[in-house]
Amino acid sequence: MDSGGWIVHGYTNGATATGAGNHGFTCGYAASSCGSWEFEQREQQFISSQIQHRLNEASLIAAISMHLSMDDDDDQSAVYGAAMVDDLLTPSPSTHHAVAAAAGSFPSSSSSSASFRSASVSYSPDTSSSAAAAAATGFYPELSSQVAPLLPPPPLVRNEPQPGRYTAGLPPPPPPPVTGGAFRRYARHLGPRRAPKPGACGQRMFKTAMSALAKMHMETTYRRRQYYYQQAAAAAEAAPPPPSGNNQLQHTMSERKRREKLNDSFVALKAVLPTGSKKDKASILIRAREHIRSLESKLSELEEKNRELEARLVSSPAAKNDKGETAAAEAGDETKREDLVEIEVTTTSGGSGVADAAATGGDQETCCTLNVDLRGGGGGGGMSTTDVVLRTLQCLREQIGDGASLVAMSTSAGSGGRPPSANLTLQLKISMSLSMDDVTMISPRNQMQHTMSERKRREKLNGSFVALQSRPYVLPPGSKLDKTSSILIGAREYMKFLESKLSELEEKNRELEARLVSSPAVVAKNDEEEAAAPPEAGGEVKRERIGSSH
Amino acid sequence: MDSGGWIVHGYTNGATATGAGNHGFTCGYAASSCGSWEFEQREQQFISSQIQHRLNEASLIAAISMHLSMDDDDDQSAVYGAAMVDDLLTPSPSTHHAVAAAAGSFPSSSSSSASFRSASVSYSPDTSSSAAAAAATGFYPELSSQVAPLLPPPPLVRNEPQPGRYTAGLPPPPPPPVTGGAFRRYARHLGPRRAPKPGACGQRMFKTAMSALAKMHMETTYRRRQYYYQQAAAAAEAAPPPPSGNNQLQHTMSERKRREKLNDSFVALKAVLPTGSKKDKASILIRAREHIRSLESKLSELEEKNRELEARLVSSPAAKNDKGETAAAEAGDETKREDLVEIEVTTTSGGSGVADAAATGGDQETCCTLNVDLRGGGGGGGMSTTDVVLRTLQCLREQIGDGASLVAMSTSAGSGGRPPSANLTLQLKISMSLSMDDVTMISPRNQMQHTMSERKRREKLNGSFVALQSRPYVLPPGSKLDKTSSILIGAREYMKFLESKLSELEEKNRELEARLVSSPAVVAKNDEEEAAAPPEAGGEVKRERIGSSH
DNA sequence: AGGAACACGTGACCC
DNA sequence: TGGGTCACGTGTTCC
Repeated sequence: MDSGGWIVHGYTNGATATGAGNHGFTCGYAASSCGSWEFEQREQQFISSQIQHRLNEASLIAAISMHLSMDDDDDQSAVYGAAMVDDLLTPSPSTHHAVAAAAGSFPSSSSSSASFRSASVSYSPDTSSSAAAAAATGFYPELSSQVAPLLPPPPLVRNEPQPGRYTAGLPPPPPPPVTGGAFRRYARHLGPRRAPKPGACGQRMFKTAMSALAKMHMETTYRRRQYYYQQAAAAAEAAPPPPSGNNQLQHTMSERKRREKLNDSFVALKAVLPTGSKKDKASILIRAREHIRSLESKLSELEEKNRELEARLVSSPAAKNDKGETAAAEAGDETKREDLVEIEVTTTSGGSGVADAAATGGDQETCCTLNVDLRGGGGGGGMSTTDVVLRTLQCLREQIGDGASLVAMSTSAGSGGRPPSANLTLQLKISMSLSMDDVTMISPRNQMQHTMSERKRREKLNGSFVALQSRPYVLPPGSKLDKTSSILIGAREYMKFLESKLSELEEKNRELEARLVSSPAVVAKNDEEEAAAPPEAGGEVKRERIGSSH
Repeated sequence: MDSGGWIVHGYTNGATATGAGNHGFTCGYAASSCGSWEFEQREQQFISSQIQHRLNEASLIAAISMHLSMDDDDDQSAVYGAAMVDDLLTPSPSTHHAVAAAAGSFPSSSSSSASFRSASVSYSPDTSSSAAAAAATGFYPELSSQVAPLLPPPPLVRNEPQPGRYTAGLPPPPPPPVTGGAFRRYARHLGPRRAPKPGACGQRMFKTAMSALAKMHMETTYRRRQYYYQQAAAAAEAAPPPPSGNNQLQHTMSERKRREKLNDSFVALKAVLPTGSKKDKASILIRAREHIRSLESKLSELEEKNRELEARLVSSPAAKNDKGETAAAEAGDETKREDLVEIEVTTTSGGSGVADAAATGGDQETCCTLNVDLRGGGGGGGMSTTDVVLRTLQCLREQIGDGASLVAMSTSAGSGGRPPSANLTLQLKISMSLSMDDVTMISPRNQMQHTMSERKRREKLNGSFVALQSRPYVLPPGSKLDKTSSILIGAREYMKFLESKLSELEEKNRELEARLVSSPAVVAKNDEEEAAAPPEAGGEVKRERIGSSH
């Protein structure tokens, strides 16, 4: 093992160079390279490690003698630790003594020495945590509970060995007794932790202890400086120190928040990703990237296809747009267009059709011949025969459905077909059941009727259009769409926009809520409908840390 | 110099508790807060700072004696430090002596003692850094350079006081001398650091030291337990300790790599994002999310449009694929799908039409006769003649558009029409080339054009309709509206619904936000748009996680 | 100054 | 049990 670390080296007699020869401890940092620690028990000292230790940085020479008892009884230790802390927290100059006493007392108490199983114990900000945990919590009073998040100047309650004393004692000072559970998510990690895994236990404790030590020391140093001798020079630089204690906590909190936000962003991002097996943060990022790329490529490809399609469509029907719309287009549009087409229908109704009405012969069925003349208007009648036939038939079918069936038909366009006049002869068989009377005038009448109904329909449609039109969404000005289409598309766009905005808002809301909910706050009952949101992400518990789900 | 650091407290006679009473050093940590170190020259000792230090965690009792000379000559100190490190790194058991010598030599060199400006100095892995820095780097050898990021077993070059020796000497051992710049980015942070900001410095060192201490202790504990009294119970838990040393470094490295990967993923992700002002990690995530959403929406929209376009195209040519190319290629390749309808097409192609091919006379126009036989299947012939004609014509038109025009046609159904067999004869004139013909068909052209454009328009409209139709909103079943109207109205209703929901959500959101904001918490910067947010109830402090700060 | 962002090392946990 | 992941607190830098 090459891990670096501090190595203590004790020399009771070695360090000759030091003025006072009786002690010369050197502490070095063991570089990562060193394979393993070797400790050598030496002299009387309970621990004296003989190591190849590295002194580095030249500026640091330390003698460290340290005792860490790693026994396993938690409760007692916790309590004890709290007590110790309590003691040690006292800012009085007498601390020296106290410390010494503590140090001295330790060996004796080694049997019941404290063991800090895990951070969870030391933190355990969750109010639901056990009393013991709470007691241990006292160690980090500022973190101990959301109720009393911070106590810049430690309360300095002294010599209160009772467990839980701190958690109980501290609340008063903090002005805002924030009751919520803003840090509940942390509680999940901190609170319910299992046994601290015997192997590596104590490290965290140690760290925590050190942190506390640091804080304490800071406090101490500050005080001492204040009380004892302030050198002027020191004073010059001593200015900043005071904020340290408070700042640190604030910093911690801030960092915590930052992390939280980042994690939230992660889950948010994950939500919009296709569900993948890896819940990894890095995987999320990578997948996000891939997804974006794929989306983009797909999009461009689609765009391409779209362009092509559009081109194809445009090229076919509008091939010769060059001519200009001339007569046709300019005339108003849709509603009027029927007029333009100018179809005139002349029918020869009655049993005796032009040709073979007799042939059909049936009683209940009337045979009639319909003669449609495509009136080749001045120059206008550009409609092809095909169209005429088609439309006629269409109308016929639409209107009378299966009430009439085509028996025979013949069309003939003007010789070249270009002379716009065309003739269409239809021989229809009309079933009696439908209003006998008008049998005679089937076609014109129907046509008329059709026209009327169509007009009505159009009107209705237009009404709907204007209703839709009132929507706020406006298409980009450049779009060359006609009114109706633009309205429709606009509506669609607007809907999309609404939806996206809604989902976005919903998302934000969720997030906000989570944040609020994470606190115990009652929070308004939002549970209304909330159906819309994409359900995929719904399953996961709000606060789930990303990876932990499984 | 107020940099934090170890403060050595020497007690030659104090710590009575320790077995060997002759030395009991206590070490406190000077927090960042302390403006300056105050060293008190005491007794003969070059430095002995008297501090009130806190011992916490009950399990930790440490006596630390440490020397930090805070003079300002960097170079010398650095070199010196390197030398020291060098010395101390020697793994031989004789190190004790070396260390002792080093320690001893210190006082004498106190005038030129090393100064620990900052952690930056301690790291400075950047190869480009000055020799002095490199020497100082020895402190964190594993970080010293990207070339030799890790040296599990230290090369153990001995007694090479030259600065930079280590950086040079270390590379060999690491099996994979990762030559790249895997950690180059770290160099950026580590190398060119400025003066360590006098105020808070030293904390890191402290922490590191503590960590080492912890390790040591664990080691120690383990050993002691091993060598001295091993309680059976303790042994159970003592198993893991050995790995501590090596694992830790490995862990650190692994973690480092992980972080690096994550960061790489971040930059990769950022690369595919639209350039935004915020380079924040969280912002990247958020923007990625937004981008994905926008891309998706855009994509779906495009897809929709595409579908629509395709439908338009398909509805014409593909709908009745049966027609196939018909005239152009007489192949009777009927796709089979029309099974029910049972249409058989026989085409007689060729220039000589039945009737008046001559009439058309044009060379470039081909007249052909199309004979469609409606094969009346067994009883299946539900299709009316009208339909057959209609569909046939439709297909004809859609497929070849204006390329072919109907000259004449005649249909005859079986007498009663019900006998499903019908015959349809079409005489078509097919324009050879799209281009040429136009001259001949002037007049109909406009009309046709109009028709076509109108058709297009209709189709587009229909496309929009179907697009709209896809909206989730459905009208109450009772409504008797026709399809289009219902769609329109449904769209409108849906919009209304969306809008109302949105406003409602917005309202809720505002309220939530207000609630969050009202708390003193800094609250994540939601500042996106969200202009409104009237901070109504400032009073209620929900869950202040941060509240403690002020 | 003071907050925001980041990197780092570390303990814990999971497979 | 070890590699991998995460959360955390801290130090440091930038604005």
